[in-house]
Amino acid sequence: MDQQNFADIPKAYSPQNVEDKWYKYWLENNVFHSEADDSKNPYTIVIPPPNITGVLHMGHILNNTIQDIYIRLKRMQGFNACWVPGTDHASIATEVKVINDLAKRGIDKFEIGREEFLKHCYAWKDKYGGIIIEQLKKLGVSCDWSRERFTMDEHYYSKVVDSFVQLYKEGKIYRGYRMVNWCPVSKSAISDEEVIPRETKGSLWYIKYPVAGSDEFLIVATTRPETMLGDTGVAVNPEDERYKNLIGKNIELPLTGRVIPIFADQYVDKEFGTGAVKVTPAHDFNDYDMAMRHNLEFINIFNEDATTNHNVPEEFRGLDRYECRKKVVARLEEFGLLVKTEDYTNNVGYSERGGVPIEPYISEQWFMKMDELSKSALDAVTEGQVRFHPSHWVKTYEHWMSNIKDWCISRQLWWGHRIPVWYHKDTKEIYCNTLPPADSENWHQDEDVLDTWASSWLWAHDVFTNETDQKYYYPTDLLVTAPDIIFFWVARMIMAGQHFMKDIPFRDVYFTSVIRDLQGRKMSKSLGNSPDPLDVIRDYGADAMRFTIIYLAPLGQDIRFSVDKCELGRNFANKIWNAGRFLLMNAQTIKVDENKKNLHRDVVDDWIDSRFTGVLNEYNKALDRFEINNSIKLVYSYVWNDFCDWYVELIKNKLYSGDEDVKTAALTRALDLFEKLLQLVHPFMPFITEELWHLIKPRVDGASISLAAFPAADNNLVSAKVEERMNMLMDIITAVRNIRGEMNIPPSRQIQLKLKAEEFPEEYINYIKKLAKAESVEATPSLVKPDKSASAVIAGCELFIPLEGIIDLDEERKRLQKEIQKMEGFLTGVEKKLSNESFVKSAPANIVEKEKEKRADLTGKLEKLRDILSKLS
RNA sequence: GGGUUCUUAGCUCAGUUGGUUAGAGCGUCUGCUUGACGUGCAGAAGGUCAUAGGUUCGAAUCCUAUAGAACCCA
Repeated sequence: MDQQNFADIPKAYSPQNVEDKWYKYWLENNVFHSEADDSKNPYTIVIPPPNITGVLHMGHILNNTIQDIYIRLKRMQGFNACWVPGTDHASIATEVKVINDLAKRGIDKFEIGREEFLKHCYAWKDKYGGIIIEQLKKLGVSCDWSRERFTMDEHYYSKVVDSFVQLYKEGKIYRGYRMVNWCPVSKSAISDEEVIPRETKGSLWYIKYPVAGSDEFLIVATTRPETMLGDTGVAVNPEDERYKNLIGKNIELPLTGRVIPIFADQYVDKEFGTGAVKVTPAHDFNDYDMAMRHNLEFINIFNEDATTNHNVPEEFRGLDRYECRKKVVARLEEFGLLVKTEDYTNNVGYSERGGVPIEPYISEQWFMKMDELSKSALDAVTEGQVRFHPSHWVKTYEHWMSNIKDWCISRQLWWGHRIPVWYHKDTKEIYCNTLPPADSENWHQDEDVLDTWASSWLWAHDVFTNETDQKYYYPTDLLVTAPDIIFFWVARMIMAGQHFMKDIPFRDVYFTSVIRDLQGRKMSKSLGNSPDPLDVIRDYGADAMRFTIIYLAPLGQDIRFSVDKCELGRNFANKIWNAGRFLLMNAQTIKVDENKKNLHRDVVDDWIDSRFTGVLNEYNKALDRFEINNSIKLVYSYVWNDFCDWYVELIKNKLYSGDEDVKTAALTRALDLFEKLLQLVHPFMPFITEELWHLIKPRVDGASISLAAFPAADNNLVSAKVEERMNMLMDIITAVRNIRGEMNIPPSRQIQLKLKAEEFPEEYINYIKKLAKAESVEATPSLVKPDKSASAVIAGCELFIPLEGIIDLDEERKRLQKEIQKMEGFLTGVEKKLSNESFVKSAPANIVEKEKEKRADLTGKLEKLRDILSKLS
């Protein structure tokens, strides 16, 4: 861009064109590309692959911004930074979408068959699967797009199959009849983690069960009366006196004509309902366990879609479970067997995908043994090979890993990795291998596919498709993910990494905040309280949104977000923009010359360098500790307060001086520092920093701030003494401004400033004149207090502003008294501490020393203030 | 029921191993077309750090209990 025209650019920063321009530039110049290179250290992140059914939401923004911050930072710090992007096939979610899509066109999955259906799935993926990737690019993420992967890529698919075969051969995968969480919508088993408990209002029905061979009744309470059609027993607590005499007797089960036993089991809660529980072994997890203990019959009363099957009396067949419930209740009422109905609220497990209550259902499934796999994965985290941030997630992880159950990995779906198992048509023999049996006509392959997580658990290593890359980039460095998939994915990736790669998949795991709305509700599609990030980017710019969300997201805390908070980021971008604009406008008339940059240095230059070094050190430390919002806050306040409010204002004196060397040196230094600031901001706000970086000096083709060497901290520049001296200057200026404000002295009115100070550097005078709007500054050690003046006392000096004709002496008295009161309050606190013997005795010497200094300082100031007050006239 | 986390200014939040006068942004009030920025500048007001105990010379910070909120697992 033509630097000469810079001043013509609107004074407000507008991100829209800038952002698209630079993203294109980065791609064209391969800035994000990484290749294995043994001469450099790798820094690797694999993206948590978003679902191909997904659209970008605020959670993605936070998550991917954090990954981008680290990748960009490490890239700048000279690492071979590699961020592997990709997407997840999301078995159930996608299949549901495709089925719905086909249903609209009157097409049924089973009519068209597996192959045809999968064609539709791939077509759907081609059409929609890339949307979220394109959206991510708007955010500015610096992924190596040449490495984009998909969990159903040929290579990845074969790796998933290999892993199954290996585990099967190792005896870690087995097949069995078990009760699983069944989703009647997707007609598939789902994992425990895909069941979402939801508080649901329902009823508790009290039903009379006639005791066989008597006219007695046993009353049972149930939330699911329709399941009585599958009851094969009634249980009571063995300690329950009310029912002791009934144990061993039978029930004539209404509506079915079945006779079922009454038995005792510790599981039964005497206090709940009537203390008698109907037992439906095939449709309840607890009943299943009891039935196993007492050898009860298992009667499955539902079809795969949770309609009633042939095992129930004819009049109830073919009904949806809720229809069936109504009919059962009606019949019971008719027969006088319904005692009462109570309102009842309990937790009902809903299918995350199907959105309906799951049905406990007995079916034949594939399971993975978890005992051995989980053991070493638990150790990896508790022993600190894998570090969690924030660390408190370790306890959650530990708890889950210590109570882990075998993992049901089969899903009755077609979209996904088909289980590599064949059954012999005659002998029923099982064949498990990566390739079908040679005489394939005699076998049929298992119809089911694997749980999506049983593919994505290989993500951290199998996104690398050749051995060189895998060796170079694995283990990866950082995983950034939401805490709700700590079990689904993080734990399982650790297991997979250890088992298949003999090494952990990542060293650090950062768990992101949950983003809530202003009322504290989690952002969700169903609530409609989640802003569309693309709208936010359009209105505020990606930089502003990235900045804001990071600024608001402390490690381990949820964040309350609303779109208008992005003003924070927008304002900061505008501030940086205008700081740059100011320097560049000056560069049109002032020569920039690196050879002259050390001429005419003074305390201001030493101070800003000292502060910069301190900030840089803290910034690095914060990022090392994953205190990301601390790092951005440091930069924010340095840029806004130190650099803009003080440094830039102070150097104006030099920029407007008559000496060309003074001007050149000041501007050159300022631009150098500004460039470093841009680098510190760049990981957070990549676009505006790239734009300004190119504007402040000519760059070679293909150059990028992303590739420029990151500033190193020169600790020789840190000086407490310099900062102290500078504080005196700033305190004087602030004190004058304060008096101006309080005494209502208009800014247009120049003042004379008189200072009483032992030591006063000459170089301060022009700065004070400029920033405090003083036409004269006079400083002597023996100054006599001038009449009719406002005054203030700061460390090292007393200052007076003669205000003949303006000053209201009563006002000034009040002002001084207020100040004295404040000081007295502090002094009382300090003296209380120092007069406490045990404090002086037990506190560390440096702390006591500090308090003594404070006392001396306060006493001195008070003395002066009182003196000034007494002589006020 | 078990676990994890939280409660600091009107609002949203910082406050790292206990040791300044508890900070920031927004909002509020006062003033300002100061030769980068009103998406700005200067100044000010505003907090018994949820409550009650305890440990300590010293607690927003550590411990216990209570109240309230969120999430996870049953």
